[in-house]
Amino acid sequence: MINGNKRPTIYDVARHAGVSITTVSRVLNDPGRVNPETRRKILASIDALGFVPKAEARARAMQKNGRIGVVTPFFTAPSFVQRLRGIATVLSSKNFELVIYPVYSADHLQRYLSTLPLTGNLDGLIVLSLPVNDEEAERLIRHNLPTVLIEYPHPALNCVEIDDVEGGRMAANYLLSKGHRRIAFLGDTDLPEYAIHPVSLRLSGFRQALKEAGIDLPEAFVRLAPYTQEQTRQVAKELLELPEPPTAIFAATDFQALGVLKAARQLGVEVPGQLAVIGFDDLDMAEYADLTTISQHLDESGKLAVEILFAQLESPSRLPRHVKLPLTLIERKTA
Amino acid sequence: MINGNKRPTIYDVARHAGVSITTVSRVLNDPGRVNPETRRKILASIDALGFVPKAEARARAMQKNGRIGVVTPFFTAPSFVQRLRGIATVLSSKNFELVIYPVYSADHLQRYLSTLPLTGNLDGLIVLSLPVNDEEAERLIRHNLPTVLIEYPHPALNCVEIDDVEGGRMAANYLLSKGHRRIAFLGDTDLPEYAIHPVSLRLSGFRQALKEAGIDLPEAFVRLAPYTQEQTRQVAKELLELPEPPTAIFAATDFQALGVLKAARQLGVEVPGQLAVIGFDDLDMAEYADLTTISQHLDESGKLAVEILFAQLESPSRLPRHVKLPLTLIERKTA
DNA sequence: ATAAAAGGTGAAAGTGCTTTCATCAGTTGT
DNA sequence: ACAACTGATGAAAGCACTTTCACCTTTTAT
Repeated sequence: MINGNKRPTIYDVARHAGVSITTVSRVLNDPGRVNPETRRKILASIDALGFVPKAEARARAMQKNGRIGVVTPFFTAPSFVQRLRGIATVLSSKNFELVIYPVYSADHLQRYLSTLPLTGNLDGLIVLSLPVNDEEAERLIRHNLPTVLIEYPHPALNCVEIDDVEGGRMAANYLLSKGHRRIAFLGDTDLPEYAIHPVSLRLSGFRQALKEAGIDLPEAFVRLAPYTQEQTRQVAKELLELPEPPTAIFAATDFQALGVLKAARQLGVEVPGQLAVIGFDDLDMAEYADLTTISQHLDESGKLAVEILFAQLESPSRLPRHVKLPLTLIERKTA
Repeated sequence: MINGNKRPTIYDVARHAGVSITTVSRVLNDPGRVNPETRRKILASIDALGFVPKAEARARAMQKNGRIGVVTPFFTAPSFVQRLRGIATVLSSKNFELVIYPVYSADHLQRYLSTLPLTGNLDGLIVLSLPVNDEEAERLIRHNLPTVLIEYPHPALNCVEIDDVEGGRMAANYLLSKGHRRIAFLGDTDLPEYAIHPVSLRLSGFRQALKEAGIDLPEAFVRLAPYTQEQTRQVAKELLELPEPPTAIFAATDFQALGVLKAARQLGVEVPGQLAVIGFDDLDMAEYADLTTISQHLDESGKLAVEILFAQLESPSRLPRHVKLPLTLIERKTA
């Protein structure tokens, strides 16, 4: 190939065939008007250069395939991945494209939300664990972009919600039923402003349930750590080294529960003998760690979101649906 | 409405909002650079007029679609996710869309590979751990779709490779250096035909190194299990219950190494005292489990792939580049 | 032979958008 | 008080095509 560079344009074809671009264009759009002789020459050049009129290809491609966008806090946390998995499964079976928009900042989110309905070329949108305000919601609706929010409620949009408060209660009640009285909570520090914070809700349910049972939750038993294994472990260690350490810890996410388990291992604290640990999420790895936890059916919620989305695609005038997925306590070996 | 029919253009919006088209364009493409006040005004105008930028004009002006595709075996395995993470990070910083094509069967793969260059509307493609044959490669090239293969070599395409054989050797040599002589291998069963199987390569390197050291690898010490925690655990248990069990196990992936650890825990086998375990991948969770493993720099490899892709986008005539990422042994506490 | 119509082609003016570069008003540093 | 930035904006130059219009040959009709 003589020309190594770039995709050929109509100009290249024109030059190659010794005609003007006008004529080339006509061969493509109105072949009747061009001399058969010239036409053949041009067609030959088109083949030789492998010229593909771009605009056409694009329009066709954009029209033909369905595209669903997923806006997600950058999928560092395993729980996002697992939800994404549910989404991908259904989407692919329906032959829809999956476009991912990772969010790294509030700015990012804002930008996607205002821009996607316009330039995104999407048939539908799923927003994962991110806050959508009224203005943004209204814009999504006005631009007819069917949307499902996961883990964040908005009256005007479809939502798949988790009852985090209830989850906190479940954890508390379970530990209470096992006879624990000195129970601590370990959550993550506030996420950056752009994400939502279900962990606080879990804490509040947890606190409520304890209170109802007449159990005190001292401030020293409520600890937050950044969402990393190492820092969580450190904080868990501090909890366990208290003069009167808790006999049970509710970790607001499985990922952090693993940090707690690690701390216990290092300190030689026996689980569940000396310390009960319960998590939240039921990640894949919870099973590996034999972690007792509260499952929020991550894969399920992803699938469900897609299904709601498709339902709305079919009847766009449907009222927004709000679904609350049940939580399940999975009893394994750490509590 | 004053304006007759016709879809509104960026000019209409600009006029309506009392700004220049430049600023309107910026609201769509780089909202950060425009004053929030102005931005809101413009967004309001956009909504009022129902403006939708024409995708075709857009792509023409940009000389790109701003979309890159990733074909991946359905991302159930954590290692894919982690690579994807690297990819997503770079992509998003360059303002490109990430389109995911999950592959569930050989058929699927074949279909993507043949249709994406035509209708995919992509600027580039990344293929994750999937085999691409000559015919498919040729088509990708003919249609000018810059492509990077990860974990699968092809002479005509860019590749980011892992030296799995060397990885196997590293594992073997490390365990040998620790004085182990009875060393077992635990891999996953063959993946479905559509995926490639680096695990066999790891095994062969492992075997070689042992052989060179004059150590025997009895068939009973080479075990395969489906890629699930439970089944892996079962097989590991069988290994450990052998009359003369191994003193070290090389698990071909971290995920499976965790299964081994679990089996050991359940049998009361002390790690690393009675049993050394080494994995492969260095997943996030490897750190949690204190797993000694061979890191293949998953995030890195994803990033690298994107960078190679962009390099090719800039100079399309470049020869395909083949990069072999180094492996690193991460010594933690299980071996 | 001669005007009129037809056939074929190219120069150039759109098309709707992005992006570079210049401008200009405010800040900040000294 | 004055140079040196910074942030926000617009004018204008692309981008890859399509379309209009004017031009030049040929044919055909008279």
